[in-house]
Amino acid sequence: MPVNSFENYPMSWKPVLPRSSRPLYTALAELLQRDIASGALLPGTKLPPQRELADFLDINVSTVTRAFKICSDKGLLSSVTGSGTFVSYDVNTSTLIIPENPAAHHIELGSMMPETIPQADAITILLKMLAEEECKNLFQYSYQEEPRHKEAAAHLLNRLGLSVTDPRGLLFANGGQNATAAIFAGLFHSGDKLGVDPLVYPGIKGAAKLFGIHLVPIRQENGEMGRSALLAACKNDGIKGLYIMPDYQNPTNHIMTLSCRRMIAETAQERDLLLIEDGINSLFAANPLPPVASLAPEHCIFLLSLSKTVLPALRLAYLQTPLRWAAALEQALYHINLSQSSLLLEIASRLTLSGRLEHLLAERRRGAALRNRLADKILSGYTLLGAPECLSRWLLLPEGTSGQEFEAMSSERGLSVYGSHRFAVGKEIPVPAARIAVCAPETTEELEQGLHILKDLLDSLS
Amino acid sequence: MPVNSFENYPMSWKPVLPRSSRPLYTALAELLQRDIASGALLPGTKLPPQRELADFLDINVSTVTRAFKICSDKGLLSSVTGSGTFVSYDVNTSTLIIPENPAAHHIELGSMMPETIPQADAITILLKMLAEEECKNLFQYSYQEEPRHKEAAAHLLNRLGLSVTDPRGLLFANGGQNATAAIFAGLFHSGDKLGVDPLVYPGIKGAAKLFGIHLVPIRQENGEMGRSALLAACKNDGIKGLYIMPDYQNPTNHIMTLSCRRMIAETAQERDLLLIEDGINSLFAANPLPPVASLAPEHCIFLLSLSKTVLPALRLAYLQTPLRWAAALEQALYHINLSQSSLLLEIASRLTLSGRLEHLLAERRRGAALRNRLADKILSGYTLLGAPECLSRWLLLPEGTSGQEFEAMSSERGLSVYGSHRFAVGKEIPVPAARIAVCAPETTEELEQGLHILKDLLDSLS
DNA sequence: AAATTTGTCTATTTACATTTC
DNA sequence: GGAAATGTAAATAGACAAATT
Repeated sequence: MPVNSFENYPMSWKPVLPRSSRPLYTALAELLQRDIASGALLPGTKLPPQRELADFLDINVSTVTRAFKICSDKGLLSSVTGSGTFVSYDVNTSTLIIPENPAAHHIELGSMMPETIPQADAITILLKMLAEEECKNLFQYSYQEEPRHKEAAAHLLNRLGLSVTDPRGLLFANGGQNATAAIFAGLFHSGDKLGVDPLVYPGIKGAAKLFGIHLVPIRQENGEMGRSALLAACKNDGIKGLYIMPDYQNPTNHIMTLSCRRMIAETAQERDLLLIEDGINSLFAANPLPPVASLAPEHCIFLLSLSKTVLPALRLAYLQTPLRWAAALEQALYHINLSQSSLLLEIASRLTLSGRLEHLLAERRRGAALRNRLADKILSGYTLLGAPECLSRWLLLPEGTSGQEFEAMSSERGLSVYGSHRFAVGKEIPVPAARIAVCAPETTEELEQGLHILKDLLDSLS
Repeated sequence: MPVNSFENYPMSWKPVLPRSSRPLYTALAELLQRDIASGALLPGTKLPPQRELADFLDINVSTVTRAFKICSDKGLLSSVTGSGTFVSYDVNTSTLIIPENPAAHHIELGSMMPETIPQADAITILLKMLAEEECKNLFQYSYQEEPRHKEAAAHLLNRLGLSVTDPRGLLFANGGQNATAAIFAGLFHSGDKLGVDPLVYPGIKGAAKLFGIHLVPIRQENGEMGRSALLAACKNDGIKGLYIMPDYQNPTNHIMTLSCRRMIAETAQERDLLLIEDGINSLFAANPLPPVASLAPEHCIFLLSLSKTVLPALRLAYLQTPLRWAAALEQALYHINLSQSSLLLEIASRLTLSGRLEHLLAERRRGAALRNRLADKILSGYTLLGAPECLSRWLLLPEGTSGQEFEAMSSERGLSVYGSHRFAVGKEIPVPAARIAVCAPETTEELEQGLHILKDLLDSLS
C-alpha cells in the first residue's frame, strides 16, 4: 500500500491503472499514450518523478521506467536525469510534409520543391539514350554496378571538396530520405541517440521515430552547434553520432562556419562519433566551404541527394562512407531497395559526366536568385534569413505569434507555409518563425501574390 | 559459486567470461557471436540449457536469456521452450543475392532476372511522353498523386482477382523489397514473429534480420502450409502474421491450392493475423487462382511488384492494404522513400492503361516457355519443379549432395546457381535442391550451355 | 498422463550518474 | 560544493508455458 496520501500534493498526472490481467508496464504505457494523444497531457508538461508515480500506484520504480521507455521510444517523452520527464513538444505534429491538395487552391510556400522548369537537358539526354543501340539494358536490373556511375558520383563529390579514395565507400540510394533510412536501419539500433540541431528537417524526425532513434538537440552558440553542448551530449546522453547539414541548414539556411566544421570534425574523432553530413544543398554553393566529411573522413558519411539541386524524379542520392561502415550500409540499402533504376542512374551519370549538370545548376541558381530578390523586396523590413541561392527562407516572426499560429493564419488566407514547431526537437518551445519555400510556386506571379499576402499578415501583427 | 563441477558433464559450449567492466549479458552475447562466426559453434549445434550455463558461469538465468536474446534478434539462434536453443542453420549464408561479377565469365543461373529483351513498348511510350507538351512535371516530385496512377494500380489488381474498394488503401513503393521493408518498419516491432514457408526468398530473410523480425517456418503438408502447424505457430510462437507467395512460390515454384488459400484466409480472420501476400509472380498466371487477399481482405496486404513480370527498372510495386493499416504504412513509405519517381510512375501507368502491358507479359511468357522447354529437355530424368511460365526452376538433387555442395561444384564449373541453404529458415537442414534461373542468361545459347554443364554434373553425382 | 526440462516474461532490487538547489 | 532529487541500467527472483520423456 502507498505510505502517503497524495491528495494534498498535486501531481501533474494521476493515472488509474485498470484492474486487468495485462502487464503493469504496458497498461501504464498505454494510459500515458492515450492521455497524450487526447490532449489531457499537453506538450511540455512535466510528469511526476518516476518514484512518486511508483509510490502512488504502489508499484516498483523500474516498472514505471519501463513504461516511460516505451513512450520515449515513440518520441512522446523526453527525460533528463536529474530534471525529470517531459511530454515532447512536437508529439502531435505531422512529419509528413506534403503539398496541400491542389484543389484547395492554396499558394504553396511550404514544401521544399525546386523550380519545375530546368529539365530540357535531361530530356535531351534521355532521348539520346533511347536512340542508342546499347539501350537494351536500360530497363533491366542495375546489379552490375557500371563503374561509370561511381565515376559520376566521385566527380560530384570531388566538386564539393571531398576526396574519393576508394570506390567501395561509394553507394547509391533512392534519394536522401532513403539514404538516411538505410543508415538508421543498418548502423543504428532502436534506442540509440543522435545529436541534431534544435530545428531540423522534419524528414529526419519522422525517420528517427520510425526506427526508434532518439534525437537529442544540441544547444547552439552563435546559431550553430556549440562545443560544450556537444561534449555534454556525448557525456550525458551518450549520443552515437550527429546529423548535420552544414550548407544552408534546413530550415534556418545557416551556413556553418569553418571553425564549427573543424570543431565537429575534431569532436567526432575524439569521441568516435558517427557523423551524417547531409549535403543536399551543397551543390547550390558557388564556393562551398570544406565539408565536415573532408575534415573527418573516417567518421563521416556524406549524403549527396540530387533531388533538390538537380531533378527530383531521379530519386537518387550518392553516399560516401568510411569503409568500416560500408558493408553494413550496403546490406541495409540492398534489403530496403534491392537496387536502383538503371534508367535513372544512367540519366544522372550522363548529366554529370557530360557537364550538362552545371548548366542545370546555374539555371537553378538564376531562378532562385530572381525569386529571392522578390521575397527580399516585398518582405523588406522583416527578418528573412537565407542566401539568394536558397530554395526557402526562414522568416522570424514578431514576438507574440508562434510559428504554429502563423501557419494557421496563413492557411486561412490561402497560403501554405510551415511553422517552426514542425522543425522543433525535444521539449523546448521553438523560436517563432516560419519557413517560406520561395521556389515551390509554379510561377513567379503566384509567388509574388503569396508574398503580398504574407506581408499584409505580418503588417497586421505588428 | 557453482554447486557442481561440470568437468564430467560435457557441455556443447563452455564460454569463459572475460574479467571486464562490461555488462555480463553483452560480454556473453559477444562471446557467443564470435564463436558462431569463427565456426567454433557450428550451425545446428544445441547450446547448453540456460540454467546450466547460468550455473556454470555463476550468474542468473535471466542474464543468459538476455544474452541469447541479442543473438536471437540477429538471427544467430533459434530457441524453442522445452527443447532448447540451437545455432541457426543459415547464419553464415549471405542474403545478398547479386549476380557474379561478369568479369568472372560465369553463366548466370542464380539471380532472378527476367529476360532483357521485351521493352520496345516501354521505349515507345517514353518517347511519346517526352514529345508531349505537358511533360514539364516528369522530373518534378510526385506528391500530387495523380488519380491516374491509382487507376492503373487498381486495373492490374482487379485483373488478378482483387476488388479495389477504396483508393486510400492503394499505395506505391519502390519495388517489392522496398514494400516489404516498409511493412516491417511501419507495422512490426523488433522481436515480432512472422510465419513463413520453410524455404523463402532470401530478400525476406535479409529484411527480417534488418528489422529484428523473427521468421518462424510453418511446417508443410503436401508442399504447402498446414493448418495444424499454422495454429501451433499462432499459439506457441505468437506470430503476428504470415508472409506468403501463393503463385509460383520462390524458390519452389509451388502454386498454392485453393483449399490452402481458404485455410490461410480463415485462420487469419480467426486469429487476427496480418497477412503479407506477395503477388510478384501472379501476373505470369494465365488463369490465376483467387489471391488470399480476396478471401480475407481485412487481414491481407497484397504486394504487386512490377520488377519481375514487367520491367525491373520501373522500381515500382503497388500495395493494397486494409484501411486500418493504411496510415501507418503510408507514413513508413514516406519516411523511407519520400516519394516515387514521376517519370517511372508515368511509364508504368501508361503501359498498363494503354494495354501494352499485356503484350509485354505475353512476350515474357513466350520467352520463358521457350527457355523452360530447353531446361526440361536437357535435364530430362531429373526432377525440375515449376511451370513453363516460371523465371526459375527448382531442381531436386540426388541424395547425398547438399544444396550448398552443389552450388560450390557448379561454381567450379563456371555456373552460378543458388543452393537450398540460401532459402532455408530456422534450424532444419534444408532438402537438397537448387534454384535454376532459366531466364537470367542473356541468350538461350548461354542457357543451353549452362544446362549441359548442369546435366553433366548431375550425371556424375548419381 | 504426470513430472521434468527448458525458454520467456514481468517485476523487483540495487547500484549508479546527472542535475538541481 | 554537497545533499537531495531524479532517471537509467544491470542483474535477479519468481511465476509461467511449452515441449519432452
